[in-house]
Amino acid sequence: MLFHFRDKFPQLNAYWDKYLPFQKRMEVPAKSVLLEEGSVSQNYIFIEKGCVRTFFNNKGDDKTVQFFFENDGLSSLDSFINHIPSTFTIETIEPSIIYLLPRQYVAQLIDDLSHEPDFTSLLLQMWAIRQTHYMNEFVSFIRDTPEQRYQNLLTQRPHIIQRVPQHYIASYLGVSTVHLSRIKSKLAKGNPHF
Amino acid sequence: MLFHFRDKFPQLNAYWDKYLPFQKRMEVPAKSVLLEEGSVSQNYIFIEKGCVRTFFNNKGDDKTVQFFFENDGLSSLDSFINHIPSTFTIETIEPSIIYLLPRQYVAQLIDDLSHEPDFTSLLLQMWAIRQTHYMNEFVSFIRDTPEQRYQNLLTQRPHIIQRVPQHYIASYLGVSTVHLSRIKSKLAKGNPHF
DNA sequence: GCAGCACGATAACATATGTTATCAAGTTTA
DNA sequence: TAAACTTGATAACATATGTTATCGTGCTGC
Repeated sequence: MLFHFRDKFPQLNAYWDKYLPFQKRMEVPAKSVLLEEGSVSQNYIFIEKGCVRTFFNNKGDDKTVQFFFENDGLSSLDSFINHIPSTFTIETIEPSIIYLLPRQYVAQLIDDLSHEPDFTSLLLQMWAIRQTHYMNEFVSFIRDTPEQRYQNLLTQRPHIIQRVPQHYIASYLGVSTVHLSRIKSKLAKGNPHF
Repeated sequence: MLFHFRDKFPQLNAYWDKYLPFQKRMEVPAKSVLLEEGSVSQNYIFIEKGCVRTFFNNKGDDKTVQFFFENDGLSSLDSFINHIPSTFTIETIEPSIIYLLPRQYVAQLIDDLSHEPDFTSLLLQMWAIRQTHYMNEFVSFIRDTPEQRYQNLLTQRPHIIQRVPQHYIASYLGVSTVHLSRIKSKLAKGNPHF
């Protein structure tokens, strides 16, 4: 949530660092569950090393919603803010180094921040950035074919394709693993050197 | 943006009412453009009567992104907050009564609001609500078939189906008008009394 | 080192969806 | 009021995508 934005709003780093001592460092293997679908999020999660996905269970199989990497922060926002059960699971994909900041300290941190000049404006800008991100995600489904969405990933977020197992990417794109395989082989024919 | 939330956060109404005198009332016919794709949003829009859609142009045809009705407020958030060109057009579907509140007064209004106790918490809750909404929109594409998405509309937002021309709904669902017609006729066979 | 498992490619077939064209019924406009 | 446009249904055909099954490879745990 808030600390998706360390790069974009460097003035936040001082606040963040102040709360470093309250964070719990964890080294976890791949496929570690950091938050389970149905339980209430108690921690803001920061990724020092590794990678993480969020997914939900749909009639027996996983549907991946989003991927996170080094220096990304995340939470199950609605669950974390409103103390309600999370609609998705957060799980590591690779062995990872994770920091957890408990809810109470996040509340304090936000309280600190609210004395920062232009904090409201900052918050609105963050809101706009995130909303634009999620709107783009679903606009892409209205506008693009799965093949185009895969190509968007290739050009705009190639690290995802490099590091994430293909069946997670398939469910993120909204297609079957078989079809994603077909898309790749079709593209490979067009670009034999890649 | 902010005043999506008049029902949920009634304490906001006093602030809203204070700025009523600065709003410009307009009665407009159907298919009036309130904000054009590519131009910078200068007004927050409130709908007293009628209905509105947002869409963007994709290789010649419209893709509808969202629908709004009586007592909804909206803006092209990223454009409005960050003074950048809007990625979509805002257009009335029916003859409508619209109020426009210029950017400068919205800024004042937010400034007023920021002295409200718990304003930060309020803003975060609003953020969570909107983010959850947009995430659900795109999760629905990963999880559901177009037929299921149509049924979701039927059960959860029937007013959309009642008031909005079908080809707008088709593009919102991400299918062709022909296929939406097929979906409807298939469902009609299962439910001959509807 | 072997047995099992996770991951990915491919084939064959079934189903879903897009495209183009045509028709019909309203609605708007001149 | 007639002509033009908008909206929606349907048919026929092409393409995209899902499902199930099979195979291969590499990794993991014992």
